[in-house]
Amino acid sequence: MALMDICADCAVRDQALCGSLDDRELSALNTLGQRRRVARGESVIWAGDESVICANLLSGVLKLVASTADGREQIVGLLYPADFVGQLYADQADFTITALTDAELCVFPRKAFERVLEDHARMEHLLLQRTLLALNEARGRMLTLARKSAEEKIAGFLLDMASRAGSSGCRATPDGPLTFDLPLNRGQIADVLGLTIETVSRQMTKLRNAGVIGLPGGRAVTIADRTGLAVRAEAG
Amino acid sequence: MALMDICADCAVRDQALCGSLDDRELSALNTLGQRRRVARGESVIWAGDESVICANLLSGVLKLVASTADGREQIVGLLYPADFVGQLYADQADFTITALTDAELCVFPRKAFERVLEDHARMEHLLLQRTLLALNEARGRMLTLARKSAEEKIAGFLLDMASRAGSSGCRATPDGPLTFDLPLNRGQIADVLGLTIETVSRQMTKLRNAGVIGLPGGRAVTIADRTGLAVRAEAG
DNA sequence: CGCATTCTTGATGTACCTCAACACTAGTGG
DNA sequence: CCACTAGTGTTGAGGTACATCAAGAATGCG
Repeated sequence: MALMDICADCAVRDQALCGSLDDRELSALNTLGQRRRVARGESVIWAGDESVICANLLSGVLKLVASTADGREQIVGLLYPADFVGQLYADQADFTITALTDAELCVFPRKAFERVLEDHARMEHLLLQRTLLALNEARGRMLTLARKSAEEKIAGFLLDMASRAGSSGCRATPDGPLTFDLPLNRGQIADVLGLTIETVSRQMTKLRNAGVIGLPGGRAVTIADRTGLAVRAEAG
Repeated sequence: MALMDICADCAVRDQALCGSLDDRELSALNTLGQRRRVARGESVIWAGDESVICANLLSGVLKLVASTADGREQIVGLLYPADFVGQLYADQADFTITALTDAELCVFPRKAFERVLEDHARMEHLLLQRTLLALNEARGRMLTLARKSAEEKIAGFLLDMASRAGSSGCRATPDGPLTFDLPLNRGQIADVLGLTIETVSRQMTKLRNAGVIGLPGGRAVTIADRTGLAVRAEAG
C-alpha cells in the first residue's frame, strides 16, 4: 500500500517522534502525513501566518528566523534531520522557517497532529523531552549572544558544527584533524551568532592565521587544533 | 490532615501545574511536596549540581542564570508565582536559580515528580504547553539580545514589566500613567538585557528626560507615554 | 546619624559595525 | 575552453555604541 511506503523508506523513522509508535499506530499518522521537498532558500512557514502545518524533517537543514519590524534578523535555531518542525498549540507562527539546503519533510496538518499527540502519551512525552532540550539550548545561546566575544562565538560555533559533522561520520580519531563542509554561508553564520558577515570572516581568518583551523576553500573547514579552539571558545 | 493543608491554602493552586489535578490526585502530590521559604539572594539550585529537586513557585520572583567559566553572567529567564522551577529529565542542572525577592516554593523530589507526571497525562500536557511558551519566549529574547540597541532593550523591558505589574492590578486605564516597582535592581536588569549597569542607568535617565517615563525614586517607574515607549522598543 | 549599597554621571577606550573596494568561486553560454 | 556574470568571501579605513574605569550622589538599613 502506498500509504505505508512513506514510512517504510523513512530515513529518520527511529530518531523522529514517530519512533515512539509501533507499526499499527504509525499507519494512523501515515494517512495524515505527506512528503514534501523544498529547495534551498524556500520557506516552509512564515512568521505571522496562521500555524496550519507541522512536520518531521527527513533530510537537509532548516533555519528558524526571528526578525524585527525593520528587517534585522536572528537565526534562533537550526533544525536537522529527525527534528520536529512547527509550532503546536499556537494560532500564529512566531518564526519564519526556511531551508538552508535542499530538504525533505513529512508534513502534517497541525491540528490533526495535535489530536494524534493526545492519544499517544509516549509521543507527547518524547516531544516534551525534545522541547526541554531545545529550551536549554536556547538559554545557553542567550549567554553566548549577550556575553561572549566574536572570537568565542566563532570558536564555539565551529566546535558545534564539527561535533555534528563528526558524529555522523563516526570518526576514529576524535582529536585528529577533521575536515567538513559548513551547511551555512558567512551571512548565515553571522545571523546565528549575532554578528556581521565581515566580523565572521575576519575571525575565521584570524583562527586560520593562528593555525587553529584550516580553510581549504569553499565552505570547508578543518579543525587543526581542537583544544586550541576549545580554549578560544571559553575565554577571550 | 496536615498534608492536605499545604494545598488548601495554596495561592497558585489553579494557575500552577497542579491545576490539572482533582482533589484526590492532589493528595498524592501532597505526600511528596514540601513548603520552603527562601530569602532574597538565596539560591535554590546551582548550575553543575545534581538535579535532585523541582518545585512550584508560590510567591516571589526567581532568576535563572547562565554564566561563563570566567564569571560573566546572563539571566536567561525570570520565574513568577505559579511557574514551574527546575530541570526535569536531566542529571545535572544547567542554570543557577536564585531568589530576587523573598520567595516561597512547593518543593518536590525530581524523580518522584517525574513519576507523577507519567501517570497524569493532563499535567504533562500542561507542562509541555508551558515549555513551548518558554521556548518561544527564549527565542524572542535571542533576537533582543543579539540585535536590539540598548534603548530598544530598556523600552521593551519596561513595557514587559509594566504589563506584568498592570495585569495583576487589573487597571481600568490601560493607557493612563501606571506606576509600579521593579523587582530587579539595575545590575539585574543589566544581566537580563545583556548590558552593563551604567548603560541601563543612562538609558533610563534618557527616557526620563524624554518624558516617556518617570523615576519617582527607589525602584519605582511610572509609564508616562506608553506609545512613546512602544515606538522606542521597536526601532532605535 | 553613619555606614553600605545602589544609582548616577563623566571621561576614556575598544570591539564590533558600517561603508567600500576588491578577490575568489561557481555556474552559464558563446 | 574560456569569457562573463552573479554570488560569496576577504580585506581595509573609519565611525559608533556600548564597555570600562572612576568619582560622586542618593538611598536604605541598623
